Parts: sequence; C-alpha cells; structure tokens
Amino acid sequence: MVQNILDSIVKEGIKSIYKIDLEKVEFQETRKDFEGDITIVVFPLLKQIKGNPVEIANQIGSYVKEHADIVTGFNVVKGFLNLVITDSYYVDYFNEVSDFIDFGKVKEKSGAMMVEYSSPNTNKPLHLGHIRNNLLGYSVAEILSASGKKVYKTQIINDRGIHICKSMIAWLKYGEGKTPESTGLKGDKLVGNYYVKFDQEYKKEIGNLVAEGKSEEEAKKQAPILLEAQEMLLKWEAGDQETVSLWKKMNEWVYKGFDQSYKELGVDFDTNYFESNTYLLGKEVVAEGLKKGVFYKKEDGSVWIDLTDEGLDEKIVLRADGTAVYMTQDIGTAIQRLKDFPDIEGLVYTVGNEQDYHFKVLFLILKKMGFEWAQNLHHLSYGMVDLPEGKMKSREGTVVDADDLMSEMTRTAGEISEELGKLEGYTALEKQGLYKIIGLGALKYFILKVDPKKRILFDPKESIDFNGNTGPFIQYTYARIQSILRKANFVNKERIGVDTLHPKEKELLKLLQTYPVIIQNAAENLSPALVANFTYELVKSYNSFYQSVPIFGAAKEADKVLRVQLSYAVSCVIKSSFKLLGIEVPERM
RNA sequence: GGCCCCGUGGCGCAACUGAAUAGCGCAUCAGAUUUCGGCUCUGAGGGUUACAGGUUUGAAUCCUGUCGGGGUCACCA
Repeated sequence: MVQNILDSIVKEGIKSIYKIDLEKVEFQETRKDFEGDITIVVFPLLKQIKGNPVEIANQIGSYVKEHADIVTGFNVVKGFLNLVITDSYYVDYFNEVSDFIDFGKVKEKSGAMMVEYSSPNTNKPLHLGHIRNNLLGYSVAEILSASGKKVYKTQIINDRGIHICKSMIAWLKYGEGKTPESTGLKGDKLVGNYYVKFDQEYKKEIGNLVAEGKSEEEAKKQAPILLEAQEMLLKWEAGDQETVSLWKKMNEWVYKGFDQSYKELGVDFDTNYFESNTYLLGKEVVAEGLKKGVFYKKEDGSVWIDLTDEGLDEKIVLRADGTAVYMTQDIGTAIQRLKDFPDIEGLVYTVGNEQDYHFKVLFLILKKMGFEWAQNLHHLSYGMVDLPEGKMKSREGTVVDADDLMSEMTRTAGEISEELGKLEGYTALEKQGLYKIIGLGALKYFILKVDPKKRILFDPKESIDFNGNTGPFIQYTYARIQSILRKANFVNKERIGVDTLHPKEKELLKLLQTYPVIIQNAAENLSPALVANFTYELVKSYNSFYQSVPIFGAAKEADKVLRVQLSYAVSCVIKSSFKLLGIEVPERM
C-alpha cells in the first residue's frame, strides 16, 4: 500500500525537520475534485508541531517529493497535503499480482472461528427473515475465511419444545395421515400448515370458552388443544416412544424441506447442533458455576446470576424444577462447541437484534465463568425485515415465504432476460440456471448491501430493482467483460508495459489496490455491506472507464494489452467479491 | 416507565470510524453509440444530516436533553 511506503518517509521527514517523533500519520484518499492520489491531513500534527498548517504541509510535501520515488508532485489546500503518485507505482503494483483470482485473500490461516446462523424452529417453513439471517451468516463466514481464519459454519436447530408439539397435535387430530409423499408438499410446508391449523383451532376454542363465560385469560390457558400440546411435551421429555417417533418423523420431513431451501439459497453448514441434544448440557456448567460462586440459588431451588453491578438485571439460568432454560442451553452449547473444535478462538452468533440483551448476558456469564475465549464472542445483530403492513407474523399468514420469494425472483429475472439477454445457443435448462443466478443475485445483493444493524423494509409489490446499485447491474458488467475477453482471445494474466496511465485507468488500479483492505475491514466489522459497496464502486468506475477509453481501438498495442488485462483483473475481483456475498456471476446474460 | 438500537434530498442507501463543497442509485429533466454488450455512460435540479445545546482547529459521526420509529424488560426459544 501507498500508505505503508509513505508512512515511514513522512515520519523521517518530520523528525529531520522538526526533531519530533510522530506516532501516527493520518492518510485519506484524495477527493475527486482535488489533484492527487493520497492526502495527508496536517491538522492532527499541530498538537505536536506548532505552526501554520499550510506551511507545515508544504515543508512535508517538499521532503516527501524529494525522498519518495513514488511521489511525483504535491499541492496543499488548507491543511490537506495532496500527494500525486507516479503512474509507474500502480503499474508495478499490478504486475506484482501474479493472478487476480485469489487477490486480496489471505491464504495462510491463523486461528479459527465458528459462525452460527439460520438456527430455525422446526415447526414452520423459512421466511424472508431467515433469508436475511442466512445470507448474512454465510457471507460473514466467507469473509472471515478470506481474511485468514479457518471457519466452521454451524446452526442450532430448535427441534424440541411446545412449538413442534403444536404441529404434532394438529397433525394427529386433523392430518388424516397425510405425508409429504402423499400430498406432494415440501415437508416443512406440510408441518407448517398444521402449526397454522393448531392456531386456528386454539382460537376457536378460546372463543367457545369465552362464550361460556370464562375470562379471556382463563380461556387461553384452558383451551383443550393447548392442554393436549402441553401434555405431549411432557410425554416427549419423559421419552414416550410413540411421541418421540412421531416427533422424529415430522422433524425429518422438515429437515428435508429445509435442505431443499438451503440448497436453493446456496448456503451450507459444516456441522449442526440440535437443541434436543444440547438442552441438558448447560446444567453441569451451571452446577460448576454455582460452586465457583458465579451463580446463586434461590429458596425455591432456581439458579440465578446477579448482573446488577454491570447495569443489567438478575437473570435465571436454571428453573426451580431443575429444567434448562434458553440461557442454560446456550451456555452449554458454547462450551460444547469449544470442546468439539478446540482450535476455535471465538464464535459469531447471527441472530436478530431482538435478542441483543440475551447475548449481552450470555457473553457476560461466560466471561464470569472464566473462559478466555469469551472475549471473542460476537453477536452479529441485524435489524428485522419489515413489510409495509409491519411485522411478519407466521400465524397470521403475513410472512413472505422463502421458497416463494426465490422462485418469484427467478421468474422476474427470466422475463427481463427474455427481453434483453444475449443468449443465442443457450438451452432451456441453461437459461433457467441463468435466471436463477440473476434473480437470486438481485435478492441477495438487495439484502446484503444494507448495513446489518439497520432494519429493512421489504415491499413485495415494488419488487426488487435490476438497475442502479443492484446485483444484476454488477453481474451485467461482469458478463460484458467476459464478452471482451472472449473477443480478445484472452488467455492469461500478463505483464503490462506502459508508463503513463489514463486517469480512468489509474482510478481503477487505485480501487483494485484497496480490495485486500476491504476484506479485512469487512471481517473486523462482520459486515458484508462493505464488500457490496466496494464492488459497486469498482463496477461504476469500470463502466466509466469502458465508456471513455477504447479497448480494441487503442492507439498502441501496449495500451490494448493494459486495458484487456485491467478488464480481466476487474472481472476477477467482481467474481471474488460476489463469492464473498454468496452471489454467482454469469458468463453471459 | 428502565435499558438498547435507529432517524441523512420524494423513495432506497453511502460516508474509510472526527476532516475539504455530505456522496450514490431510483424517480424527474437534458445529452452521448461511424466503437468493444445502451441492463451502459455524461450532466442538471433536489440537503440547515429529526430538533436544541455542548466538546473540538474541525461533528452526520463524540456528550447531554427533547421529539419520532423499533426492540427488550418471561422459570418462551
């Protein structure tokens, strides 16, 4: 990087001129409306060097121009020292990259992380909210991996509890033995239908009870179908064979359905954890913590942690009857994961921001328990996806189903491509694959370009754009470059041999150079949005270059080589950055 | 009510974590192809960064308060 080269030279300069050891030089990219490539901000130096900022900037500028080969000129505006970097620096940089396919990625892994995402309940299908979760988690895993971590992708499947019992009861009462095979429905959809059915019956029964003179509150607790579900949960915990085998059967249906959705969405997992296996894990740990004095027991036997010193509340970690709560299980699961994968240094939990408090407490508990890795726990907290009518509610049928949305996107992409595409010679099957790439690209980019912590408003009627700052816009640019490379009979990356660059070429080279930094930044911030926005910048810059500079009509052969090579490099980085987002790119579209 | 997050042109998003005249897309208007894919490019209009104070040479960014939106305060997960 230019910064690294200049940093020491600037420090030397300041030492020789002012006899001062500087800790940090503040660089920033030069704004477009000024001449120069990199800017040193002089103001922060004024604390150590007394004087006029413009004068100081001029003195440093002269020194740097004198002593740094890569600096060919400078100008000073107010307290900003704008340095002009030689074209040859950027040409050399380009030539040093042996290939752009893996450019920016750190290959030698140091340390490992586990990323948890998705983690659905097994009583209903995936919806738009899960899509955001999956895309974020998957992408962050890819980004961490590119930044030099070994990464394990995982999820915890909430396969037990009252919710699945509700679906089971409703299926027993109204299912008539229907299966995914007999109905042709995806398993998760089938089971989800009975979850909805349960709720309908439940409401009906409440209505009846209220009509009989019970209060609303009483009715909610006494509705027979709810009692049946609760009874079933008890049976399940007691290991009742019939219940357990039904539970297994219905969960299997759901997993098959999920697998299909995950495959369609393009995400995967290295290992799964099931709540039915882990919900007891935390108990031992709690007992241990009780001995250590991290927790305390109340008279009724329930176990708590007092976090009032940290500005939080008291929090229960074990029920009076000795059964585990959500927190118990999460404590146990975290510890189990570190046992299973001893090389991991930390965990990333991709979970909506409604659980901010839960994770704050969880991390604090683990820290208090004395686990060193507790400081490497991150809650990748993201905002809800809202519809124009407000929150999605599965029971009220206002959810945007994940499968429906994906196929809708693919269909729309198909309509647009039929009209505009250049797909001579593509078979129907190839076309279908392409529409999927474009449709899902649009969806994924739409969601990932937004800062995770912000909420997203999704209006199904307005659908998703295909122009402007969108996935297909970027895919289009990629496809167009491929067309150029085909025409140029491009084979391999080769050295470029020019010594002056067109401003648009230089701009592109500058941007390419920042890609490795972007990856590190995105990893630190757990933010795919940074990668998305960078890619967009790059593509815009390339399109502008494309428009103002002829490639095949270049005056000199060396220029043509440069421009073809540059196009290739840009396409590699588009492909690679999109891969970090879990988005594919098409050869044509 | 306590605590947490958010508030940037009509709409959707940026701003390298405190720096120059707050950028971009959509929409609106005006232009560009004897040329490599026009799903492209160039330009114009549109802002007191919710509001009021404060810190700082410098604030969309940090602090305090107000208003508005969301979340959370379960022996649910």
